Amino acid sequence: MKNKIYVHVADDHKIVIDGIIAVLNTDKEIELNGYSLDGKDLIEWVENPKNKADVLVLDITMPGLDGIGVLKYFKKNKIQQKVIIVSSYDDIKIVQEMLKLGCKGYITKNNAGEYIIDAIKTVAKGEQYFSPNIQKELFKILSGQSGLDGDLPDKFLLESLTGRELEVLKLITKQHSTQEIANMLYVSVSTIDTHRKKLLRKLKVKNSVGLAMYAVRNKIV
Amino acid sequence: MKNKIYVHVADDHKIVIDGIIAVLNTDKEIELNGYSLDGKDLIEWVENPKNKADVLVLDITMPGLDGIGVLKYFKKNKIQQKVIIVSSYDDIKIVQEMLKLGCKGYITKNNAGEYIIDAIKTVAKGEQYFSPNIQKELFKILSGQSGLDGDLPDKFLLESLTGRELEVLKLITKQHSTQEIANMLYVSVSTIDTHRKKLLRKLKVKNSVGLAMYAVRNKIV
DNA sequence: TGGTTTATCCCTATTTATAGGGAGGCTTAT
DNA sequence: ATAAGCCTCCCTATAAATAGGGATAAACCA
Repeated sequence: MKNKIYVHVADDHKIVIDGIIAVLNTDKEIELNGYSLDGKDLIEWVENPKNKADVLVLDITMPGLDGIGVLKYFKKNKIQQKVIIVSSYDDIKIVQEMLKLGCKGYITKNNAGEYIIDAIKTVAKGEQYFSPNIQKELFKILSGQSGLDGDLPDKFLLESLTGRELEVLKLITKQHSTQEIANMLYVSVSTIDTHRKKLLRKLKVKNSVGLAMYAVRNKIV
Repeated sequence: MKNKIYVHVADDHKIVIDGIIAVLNTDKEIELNGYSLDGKDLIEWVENPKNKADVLVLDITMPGLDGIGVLKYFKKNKIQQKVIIVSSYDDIKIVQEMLKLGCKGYITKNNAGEYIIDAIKTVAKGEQYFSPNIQKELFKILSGQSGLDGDLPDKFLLESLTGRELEVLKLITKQHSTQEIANMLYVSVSTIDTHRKKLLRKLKVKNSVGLAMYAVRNKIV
């Protein structure tokens, strides 16, 4: 009999956690050991010696401390954790960024249910795991077949966005004003203004409508 | 401070009710006021003067008395209830049938979580609501792009976009400003302003980003 | 260590967008 | 003929976005 694999999940959308729980319950080898609704809670949970997880499943976008922040915190404090990112972003540059920050797996939310069990078991063994769509993109880059010739996706033409910029971009597509976003992220309006300006320049679009179109066409939202 | 919106849900699958509860709990304006597992229970609940719901959320398929039967019962007994149908059917003919029977909103189960809160709030205000995929189908019928013929309900309140509005919407998604669009169409800025205002109201979005998102998600662009 | 990036914040200034309202001319349908 | 819908234009206001600029602390990388 194999040992149980203990998993802890963090996502700000409870409904997503519910979904993950439902899927994980179908596998008797995997045991869910609680969940967190944001990065701060997660870190508190991890640092409590009473808690134990073999694998952490993390969303990128969370209020306050997000998945990126969590990975950076782990790196900075040299905390060894096997982290799988479950995100709605399928931008390969984001995947690369997450890999740099030390995550061991990456699956997209649109097919998370299909692969999450595989991902957890694979990462628990100390290997890396990527959902097939991500694997495909990574392979293209590794083998230099990214097809940089003409009608490529915008993402290859543009400077990569920082985590914060992506976060802001996503909120813009949800029709939030600069003021609202500032309140949500607990920063000043000036800061969001700056992020917006950088987004307009990096993505070479004219206004917020252009940002939204970029985001939806690159499946960031 | 706004008043609470009281909601009662009827669906024979408890798991679906659980999901709806989970989503509705994320909104503090909406208060779930119990649930029923079939049409008969629902009608008993509604006819009990102690109970009060501003909006009823109904499945079509239920054992015994189904959603259709419930709507027919309401119509026959002249019971005024704001009903939103949440169904796995995305057949437009069924939607039309439900409209004739007096339902105020229709969303499909595959994306219910995304739109149910909007739907409830909109219907509570006395307006109609349809999830975008349904809207799209209804829009096709309205603009004569469908094989259906004269089978429409007498009062069809879903507002469709006029030709001019559609034209302006497309230009907005191309990142043109109001001034630019006015120049392109040889009309005054005021006119485009008016079109934009009507678009925002009809599509129930907050700003031009919302217009762009609507357009791209409904494949208008 | 020094250079770079990131995220944060501020300044000034102009342009655009949003939100009400009303109103006239025109076509279409009842 | 009357009503309804559409397109057009205007008014008053406020809110938001855009476009430059600069600046600092912290983290990261070479």
